[in-house]
Amino acid sequence: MATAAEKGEQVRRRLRRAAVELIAETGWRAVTTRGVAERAGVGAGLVHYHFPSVEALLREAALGLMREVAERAAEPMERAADADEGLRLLLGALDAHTGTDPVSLVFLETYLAAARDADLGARVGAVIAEFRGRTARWLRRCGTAEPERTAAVLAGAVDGLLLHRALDPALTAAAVGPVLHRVVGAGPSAPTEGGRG
Amino acid sequence: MATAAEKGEQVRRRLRRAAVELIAETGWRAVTTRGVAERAGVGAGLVHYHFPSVEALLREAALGLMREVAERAAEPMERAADADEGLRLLLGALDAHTGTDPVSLVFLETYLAAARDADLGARVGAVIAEFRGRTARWLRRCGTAEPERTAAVLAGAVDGLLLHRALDPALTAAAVGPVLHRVVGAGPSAPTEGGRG
DNA sequence: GTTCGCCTTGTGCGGATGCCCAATATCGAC
DNA sequence: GTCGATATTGGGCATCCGCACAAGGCGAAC
Repeated sequence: MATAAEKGEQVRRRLRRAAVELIAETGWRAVTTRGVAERAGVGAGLVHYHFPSVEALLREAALGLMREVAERAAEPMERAADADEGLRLLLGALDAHTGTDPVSLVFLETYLAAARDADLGARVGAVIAEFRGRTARWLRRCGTAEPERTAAVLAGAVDGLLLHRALDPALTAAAVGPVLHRVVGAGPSAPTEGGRG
Repeated sequence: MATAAEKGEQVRRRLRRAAVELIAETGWRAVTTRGVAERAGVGAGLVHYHFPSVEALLREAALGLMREVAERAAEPMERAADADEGLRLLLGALDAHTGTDPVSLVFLETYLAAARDADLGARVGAVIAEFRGRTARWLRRCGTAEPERTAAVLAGAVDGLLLHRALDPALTAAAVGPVLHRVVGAGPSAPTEGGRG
């Protein structure tokens, strides 16, 4: 029945994927109608047929990627037995990105774009608010003090370390793990393990 | 003698200032020859007389700002008596920026640009390496464990929190201070103060 | 087989871009 | 005053931009 409609959805997917690639390669403002069309292997006119504007395509593509990645990072962490394992999983997710890979760059580019676009800012803010909420719930289960604030610092630190990592590859999970461990390790009143006397 | 040369230097300063403003307002890749010239109040041709390219102007202007701000943030911290006061000073510097002010945005834009330009990356990397070095020396004086790694996490966290702050203004220094205090507060073997036990 | 709706293409338009360049202004040296 | 070096201007060129649009498939419904 809807063979044409299905093909249209497939093209929309290809355009979103191409947009994400180009945001990472050239930067948000440098993604062009013709560039994304060529990368997706379609005619230039198709972009404005499927999307109201290039900017709208970028917003949709970037938000989709962020939701996917946040979900993939939060879900295993939530099932961690203790703070140690959860932090190890979170740092593993950090080590999967170098600061110069497409995912890192799209995240950072989208943050910048969101700082200048109130609508996009609200949507991106909702994504990280959900991630922080899930992280806080996990931290509370682990007995960490001030779970909400700790989650906020953790989320910020992960993105900030990604930012710095592009300039200093030595900034691995192994290097920062011990320090971040102090953040989640134990509240002043409820050490989970190894809280030496 | 060199009145003409002095005037040239003044124009170069105006162009750098205009470039910084426009990087913040529109984004690195969206700064144009004519835009920066108009903002600086000079003819469009002057940009390519004083600078080899728009990109070179942006690099020079952004790096100058970063050096200034890093110096202004590191210098008082180094003179702090203990970890508490130093962290308070650092968080004060954080609270001076909202994530959407020019300084924040230029920092973040420059990080992104540096991730795509090896030369710029090396220069920006040198700036934050110096900042981290000075922070590490201060942390060592305060008795914090693993001062280098702690400094790296602190520097990353500050920039990351700036990034998130544009989307969530509730992320103030007061909110994250208690958590960051765990990072610098005391090593496992050398608490500086208030190490209850 | 014809009609209809969605998808797809290429081209065109007005405008903006980076950079170059000839012409001009400014000002110290002599 | 004249000269020469530096600073400055505005315009021009080739190229790219976002978006609109007419024209053409192409499968499903009838």
